[in-house]
Amino acid sequence: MSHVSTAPDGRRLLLRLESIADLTAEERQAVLDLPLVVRSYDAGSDIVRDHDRPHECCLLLEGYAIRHKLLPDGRRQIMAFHIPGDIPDLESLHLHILDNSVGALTPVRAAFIPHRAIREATQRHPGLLHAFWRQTLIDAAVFREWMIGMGRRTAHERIAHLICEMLLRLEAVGLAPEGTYLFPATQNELGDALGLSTVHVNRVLQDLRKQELITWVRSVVTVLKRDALMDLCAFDPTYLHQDHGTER
Amino acid sequence: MSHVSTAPDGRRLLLRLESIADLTAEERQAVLDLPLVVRSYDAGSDIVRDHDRPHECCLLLEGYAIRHKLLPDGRRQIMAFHIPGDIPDLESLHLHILDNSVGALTPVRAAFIPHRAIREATQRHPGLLHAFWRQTLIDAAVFREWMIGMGRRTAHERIAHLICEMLLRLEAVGLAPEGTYLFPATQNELGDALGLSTVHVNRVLQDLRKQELITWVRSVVTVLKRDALMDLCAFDPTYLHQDHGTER
DNA sequence: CGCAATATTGACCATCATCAATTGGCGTGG
DNA sequence: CCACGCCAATTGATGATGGTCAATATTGCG
Repeated sequence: MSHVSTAPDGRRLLLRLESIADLTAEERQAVLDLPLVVRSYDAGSDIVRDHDRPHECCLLLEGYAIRHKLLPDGRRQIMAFHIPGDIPDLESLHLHILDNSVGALTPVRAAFIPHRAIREATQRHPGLLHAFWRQTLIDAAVFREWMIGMGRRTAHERIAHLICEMLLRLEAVGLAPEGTYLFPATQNELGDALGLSTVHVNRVLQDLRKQELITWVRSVVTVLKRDALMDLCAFDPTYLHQDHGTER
Repeated sequence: MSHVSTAPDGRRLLLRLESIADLTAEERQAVLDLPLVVRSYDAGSDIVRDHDRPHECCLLLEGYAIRHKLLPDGRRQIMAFHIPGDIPDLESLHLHILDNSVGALTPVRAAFIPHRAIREATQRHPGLLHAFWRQTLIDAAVFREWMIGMGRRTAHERIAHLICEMLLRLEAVGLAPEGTYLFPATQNELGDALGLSTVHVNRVLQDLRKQELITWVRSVVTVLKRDALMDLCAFDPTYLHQDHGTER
């Protein structure tokens, strides 16, 4: 069921890029002119797969996606949770073989943009290039932060850190009013993302609830004590590079 | 003791970029024309620090460097081992605040290239831009692979995987003849890179030696049974993206 | 109402961390 | 040349974090 995108879909990417870099009027127009083909996916299905050689990038419009990889024996590592506005396979623009899969965590609507169109737009508009490149660098910074978590943080710290990260990322796109947001991941998926077992995720979550730091009911997370939660995991938001305006 | 670079230093970057992307004659010349300022560092010293706002990038000429980050309580995560030809802070080109430090693992000679010079060269030469961007994407792919290790691989697999990775990366620049290469990391540093304690690294290493898979004497690693070692950790080199020529 | 997926609990256990010595290699000053 | 000192490697003993297995609730949903 692919079809050409309607107006609001086209703005999703623009909003994201403007949160990353300042764009000129022509650059904004060039983003809106990018050709989009929209497709829908069921929860649990793969959008692109490890070792694919895609010729387009996938812009998440609605729903959440995961970047993940399976080991030959079935162990799984989830490497990122992607939210609307993300482009989980942006690197395919310059890395021709994918080294991970992207799957739909929930039902997903995604817009596909041909590599060629992005290349042409970025060649004509250096500001766009800057924004796209910067996005891939921010993704990499998040990977590094997750490495710290899995290598050196306790289970409590890891889970708290992820909750803080999702809070800030979703707030940045207006999807976390009053410290509440949707996080449709099962405890099993959380474990695969954090390097923990499902059982242990469950116990830590109960503990965070008992401490009244958070509430997590059926995919709805509420951060009750923001400062205490951030203290618990020594959260430093620098790595999200959310303040492109002031950080120079 | 900084000084302007001599001829062979200038070629180091060219070699790396040519291993990443095909360059035209003008692009090659543009790389050689980049202004370099060379500085030397003692082992253990920091080259750039977390939260710095650098205006230049650091090209490793000689020696090994680590990308690392300290938690407030002293725990450390090493996020990458960098070898000659690497640019450990390339992302500073578009991310203005560093979110990790880069330290000299051994005595290091490094060449600094002003951001402005790189920006001008990449604006004039799209092929160069492609190569630099691609390099940052390959770095990110390595981060993802390390995440898999720390999240889902056993200590044996993690160590074996790192040994394989360094082997392939160093072979690519001619620094690992006959399966032998220099890896001047202490067991403590290996632990901080892999999310393990020093003691446990020691024990696993002894075990790999007992199995006659490797030899590791005073920073000199020799891979004795390459296939067996790769089997042990299900090593798949795709993520290193070393074959830019054939992979299209 | 009943299946299927998730969450939760309990019991037990393994990997790996921690702590504390001890050993070995190697550079330095006498 | 040798003793000292330092750093890294190694070993042993003990323990904790978090994994595994299996059973039992819950909840969503058709």
